[in-house]
Amino acid sequence: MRFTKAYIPTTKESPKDAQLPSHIYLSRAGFVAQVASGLYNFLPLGKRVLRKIETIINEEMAKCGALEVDLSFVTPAELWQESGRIEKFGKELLRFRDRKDNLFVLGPTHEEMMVSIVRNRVTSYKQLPLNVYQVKTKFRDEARPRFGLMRAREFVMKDGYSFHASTEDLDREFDAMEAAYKRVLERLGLTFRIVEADSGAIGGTGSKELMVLAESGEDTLAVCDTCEYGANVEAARRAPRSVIPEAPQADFARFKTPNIKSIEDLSGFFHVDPYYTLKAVVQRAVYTEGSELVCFFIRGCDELQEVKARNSIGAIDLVDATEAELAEIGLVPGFIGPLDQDKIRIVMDNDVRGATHMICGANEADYHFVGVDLNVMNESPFADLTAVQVGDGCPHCSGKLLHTKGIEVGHIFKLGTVYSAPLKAEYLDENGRSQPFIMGTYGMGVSRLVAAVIEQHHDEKGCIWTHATAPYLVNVMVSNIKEESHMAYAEELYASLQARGIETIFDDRKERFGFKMSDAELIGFPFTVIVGKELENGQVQILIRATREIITVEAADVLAKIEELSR
RNA sequence: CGGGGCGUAGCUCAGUAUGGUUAGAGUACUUGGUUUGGGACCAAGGGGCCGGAGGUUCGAGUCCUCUCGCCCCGACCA
Repeated sequence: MRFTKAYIPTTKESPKDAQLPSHIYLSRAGFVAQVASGLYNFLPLGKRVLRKIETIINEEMAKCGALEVDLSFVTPAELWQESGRIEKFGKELLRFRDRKDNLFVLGPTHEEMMVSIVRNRVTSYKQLPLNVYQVKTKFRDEARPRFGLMRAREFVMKDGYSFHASTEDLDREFDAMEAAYKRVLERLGLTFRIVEADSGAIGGTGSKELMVLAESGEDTLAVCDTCEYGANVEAARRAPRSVIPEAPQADFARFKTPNIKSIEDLSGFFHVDPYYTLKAVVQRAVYTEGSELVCFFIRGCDELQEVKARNSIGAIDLVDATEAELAEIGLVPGFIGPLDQDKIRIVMDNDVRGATHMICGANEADYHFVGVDLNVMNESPFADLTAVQVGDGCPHCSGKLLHTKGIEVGHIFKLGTVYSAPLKAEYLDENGRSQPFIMGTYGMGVSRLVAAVIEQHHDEKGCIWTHATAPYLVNVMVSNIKEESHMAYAEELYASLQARGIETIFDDRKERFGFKMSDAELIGFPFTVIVGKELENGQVQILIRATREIITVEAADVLAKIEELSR
């Protein structure tokens, strides 16, 4: 492609609405242009990157025997009513009516549609397994789109769905998809981590997220400094504590603790480690229908992890309880304990099961119990409720957990029969019995990956594309197009690079050296061959974008050098 | 959906507290000339419903009311 024939509108200034590096540079370098909140146009360069990522995904899917399909973007609302997700998705589902007044939605994900294309067609276990996918525009009417392409309303996602006759076969496919996704990210040249994730209210037996590591990531991950273990903090686990503080010696007693309400005050008052105090966190749990107050008990040294807490009781949402709500049911903030009270539903953290030497509220103003043996609570519900903290032990090895930020570019789920059962998507097993499909689902954010590459690879000059994602691998730049011999050499080099199948752009614009260099760095081609005054000595230079190093090579050896560098 | 901010040339922004010539700058664009290794210089041009509607006023980019859009923080985000 000749620059003079291309459409690459670069700008010196960044759009005022852009905050993130990916948003700023993708806009400035002419890859994308914003249309409205959460809506973007992909310009020629952006489209090339998108297609490259898509191609790599398609190639890896083909290796796994997954079949590409293309489902309608506009989907009848009935399907969503059938699965019950029309309410669940709420306003994120963009709905509208056609001329005949039928209700439709723009597909935000395609579980329902995918199930509908196999149900009543795939009818026998002999036709299983089946893995179908598409790379398609999705639309979610997000309450607050932000961060440029990272959280757009309209975006491109690869969504795949597999159908199985057994959980063992689903497990096999799930592992195969994890491996395929890993290969995709490796080929794209990204640094990433595959982490355990919260499966959410959608259920299923397991899910993993693919996280591209970047400062600007929206998700916090707990990762082991030694082994491969990583998890979204929403789902992270930790090893049992290795260092247990010395236990306070006290017989069970009710103790006057005037105005001692916080864990800090309490541990100070009794001179005990917060480990031996019991923290009560009261939340109003909101369900599909109705709500109730729930008290979560965890050790004083721990923090409640909200997603875990929510999952432990199947709530949709948790909101802080007000003092008035507590007073209404007769609880005194600061003095709430699990013993001898039936005023509120409680959930205990796994780590306090059988705990002894504890201090907890006595459910009476200005009184705590000391020397509590929580074995008396063994009949109450327990769950993992706590957030892992930096320095906690890895659950798989002797390493320590660290926190890092990630961009979620993929999420794979073992769905089981969550969709197939309500949608009555069934097949006949060996015994002629009707069974719902056992399903898996595998998503990858294609347009988000475009942004993720830049979040992970950029500098103060602009984009730094990896070899696999670059819109063009090589930029042949003539510093002064009036020099006929320079142009002649560049034309020849351009032709021979193309003949070798190397994607090349030829900067033949009538611009000054500095202007073209800045553009080359802003756009971020991996290699820019500078054809200029060095040619008098039979040499040209190559700018290596990643390091901004400029190397001088013999004019005759450029092709070989590029091939060597790009290997 | 709560809180905050911003809408003026393709882009980035002045101008709005205190209403008053023909609404400005930089950049980008067009033409001519001089330049040619890190976003050059000179000259001449084109480009605006001052987000929209209503109001106050002799007069509104500027004041009032309503609205629409965009961004940020939070809530939300299978």
